[in-house]
Amino acid sequence: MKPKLEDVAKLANVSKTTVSRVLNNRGYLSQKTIDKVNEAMEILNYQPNSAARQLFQQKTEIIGLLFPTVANPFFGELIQDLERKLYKEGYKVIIGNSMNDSEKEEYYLNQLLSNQVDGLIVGTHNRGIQQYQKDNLPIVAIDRFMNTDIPIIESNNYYGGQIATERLIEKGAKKIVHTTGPSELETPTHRRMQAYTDTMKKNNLDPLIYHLDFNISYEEKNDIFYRIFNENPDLDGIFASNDIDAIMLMQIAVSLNKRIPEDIKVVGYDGTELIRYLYPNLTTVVQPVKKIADKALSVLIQRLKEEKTEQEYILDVYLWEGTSS
Amino acid sequence: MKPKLEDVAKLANVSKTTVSRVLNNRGYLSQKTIDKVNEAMEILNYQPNSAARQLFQQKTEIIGLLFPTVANPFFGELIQDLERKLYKEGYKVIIGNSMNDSEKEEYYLNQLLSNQVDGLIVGTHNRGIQQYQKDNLPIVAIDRFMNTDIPIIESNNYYGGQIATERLIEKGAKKIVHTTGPSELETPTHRRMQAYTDTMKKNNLDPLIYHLDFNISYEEKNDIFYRIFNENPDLDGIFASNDIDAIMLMQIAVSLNKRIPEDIKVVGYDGTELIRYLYPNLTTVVQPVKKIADKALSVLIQRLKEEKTEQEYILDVYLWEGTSS
DNA sequence: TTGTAAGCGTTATCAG
DNA sequence: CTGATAACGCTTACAA
Repeated sequence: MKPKLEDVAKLANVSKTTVSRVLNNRGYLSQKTIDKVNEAMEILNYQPNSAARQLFQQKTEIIGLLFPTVANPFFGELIQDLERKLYKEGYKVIIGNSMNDSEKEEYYLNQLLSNQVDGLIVGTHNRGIQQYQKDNLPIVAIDRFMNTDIPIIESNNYYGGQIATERLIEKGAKKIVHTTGPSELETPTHRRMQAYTDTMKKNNLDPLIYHLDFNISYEEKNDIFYRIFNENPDLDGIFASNDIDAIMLMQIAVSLNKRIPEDIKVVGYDGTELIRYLYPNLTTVVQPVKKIADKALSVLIQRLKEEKTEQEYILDVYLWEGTSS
Repeated sequence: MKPKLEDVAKLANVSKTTVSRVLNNRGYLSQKTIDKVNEAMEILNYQPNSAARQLFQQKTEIIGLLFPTVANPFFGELIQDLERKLYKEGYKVIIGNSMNDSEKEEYYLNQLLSNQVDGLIVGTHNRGIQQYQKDNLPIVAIDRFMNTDIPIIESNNYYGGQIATERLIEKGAKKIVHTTGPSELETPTHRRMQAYTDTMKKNNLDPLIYHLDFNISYEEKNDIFYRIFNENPDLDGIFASNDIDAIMLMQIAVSLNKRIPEDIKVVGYDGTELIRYLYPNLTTVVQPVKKIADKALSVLIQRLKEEKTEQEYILDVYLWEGTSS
C-alpha cells in the first residue's frame, strides 16, 4: 500500500542502497542520481517507515513523559516547556497521564520501556520504576522522591513550606489550615507539610492538616473545602499545597462573607505563569517551572550520552507577594 | 545488551516461535513449557521490542495529538480527556504542541506520518495536512476548519459568538470590544467573530476587533490589553475569545478602578472546568470539552475501522451566567 | 559512484 | 504441541 524504499528505487532505476543514501545524505552520490531519487520520492509521496529505522538503529528519538495530569497548570506549563525543549533537541514526546493510578503508571512503564522511548522524564511517584533502571534506560525524576539512583530535579519544598507558613503567621493568622495530598504517598508535598508542621510548632500553633486524594473531581473537592470552613469557624489562615486549591478555598470564603485578607489569609503553591496573571493577588510560592524543565532536560541529555550526573538538584523557590495574605 | 526473544528461547530450551506463542497466548502449549518460558523471561527481565513488533504488524497503537499548546486550560482539559479515553482503548499518545508555528507543525506531521502513529487528532489549523490524507491515515480535526474530507468535530462557534454578544448588549453595553486570534488564519474563532460582527450590526453598534497573535507571551498580551483600555476610554463591554484573555482584561479593568459589571461587562469563551471553579463569576460560553473528546474519539475509531463517517459534527454550547456581565 | 546481501527482533505460515 | 523459515522496511559492511 504505502510506498517503500524499494518502490522508490525501482522508479528511479537505482538500488535501495542508493535511495537510502540520498535519504540520509551519506556517502558519495552524483547530483544526477540525487535528483532522480528525490523526484521519485516526490512522485510516490514517500515517507520512510520509522519502525524499520528504529529496529535497525535501536533508538526512537522519543522521550516518554509520565505525569499525573496535564490539566493542572503546573504540570501543563512544565510539560509544555519540556516538549518545546525536547523538540529543539530533535525528540518527540509520548505522554502518559497517570492520574496517580498506579495500574496505569505500570502499564505505561511497561509499554515505554519496550524500546518505545530513548528516555523518560517522570513526575509520578511510581515505586515500580526501580526495577527498570537496570536496563539503564535514561530516566530523570521531577519533584518526586524515589530512593534509587535516578537523578531528581526538585524545587526546595521544605523552604517553600516554611516561607508560606511564616508569611501567614507574620500577618497575624493563628488558626492555619494546610491542605495537601494523600498521606500514604511519598510526594514532594510531604516536605512542604513537614515545614508547615515544624513552623507552626515553633510558633506554638497547632498544625491542622487536611489530606485530599489526588484524583477527586472538582466537585468533590469543593465539598471538602466547604466542610473545612464548617468544621473550623475560627479559621483565619490557609496554606494550600497548590494554587488551584488556594483559589477554590478563597472563592468559598468569599461566598461565606469572609474578607480576604482581613478575615482569612491565604497562601498557595506553584505560582505558574497562568495563575500569576489570572490571580495576581494570590500570595503563593513560585516554583521555577522553566528552570526545572531546563535542568531535567540537561540531566536527561547527559544520561543519554552516558555521562555521570549528580543524584539530586534542588532549585530555589520564592514568595510571590500578593494581597491574599 | 537487552535480552531478546532468542535469549529467552535459549535459556528455556525452546524455539523463538514457542516463546513468541507464550508471549501472545497463541496456539496450543503445554503448561510445562509456558512455565519454563515465563520463568526465563522473569530471569532475563525480558521486554519485547516494540519496533520489531510494529514493523511486522504495521501498526503502533499510538495516536498523534497535534495541538497548539497544552498550557491553555481548554486544550489541557481536552488533551487530558483524549489521553484518558485513548488509553482505555489501548492507545498511547504522542503529543505535538505546534504553538501555531507552521514549521513545527509540518515537522510533526512528517514525523508522525512516517508510520509512527495509527491515527491523528489535530487541533491546529495546518494546511499542509491536506497532502497527507491520501495515505489514508485516519485523521480527525477538532474545532479547526480544513477544506478537505477530514471529519471535523466542533462546537457551534457562530451561536457561541452570538449569545456572548447578545448577553453584553442585553445588559446595556454599547461600546463592546472583541479580542480574537490573528486575522489571516482560518480558525473557529472566525465564526465567533463573524457572529459578533453580525450581532453588533443588527443592534446598530460598531464592531471593534483586536487581533492577537497566538504565540505572544503573557507579558506582551498584558501590554496590548492595557492599550485597549487606553485607546477606548468609553469601553463598557468585552467579548474575549477565551477565558484567559477575559480574566486578564478584568484584572486590568479592576486595576484601572473600573467596576465589573457596573462599568465594564465581560464575557469569555471556553468555560473549562478549571475556570468555572476558579472564576465562577465569569460569564462565559461553555464548550463541551468532554463531548468533543468523546466524539473525536468515536469518529477516529470508526475511521480506524475503515467505516464511513460524517464530514462534520457540531456540538452545542451554552452560556454560563456569571456576574461579570 | 553504485549495488549486493546480511541483519535489526518479532510474528505467521507451514511442516512435523 | 513445537520448530524452521520467511517476511516486515530499513541501513550498513563489503564488493564492484
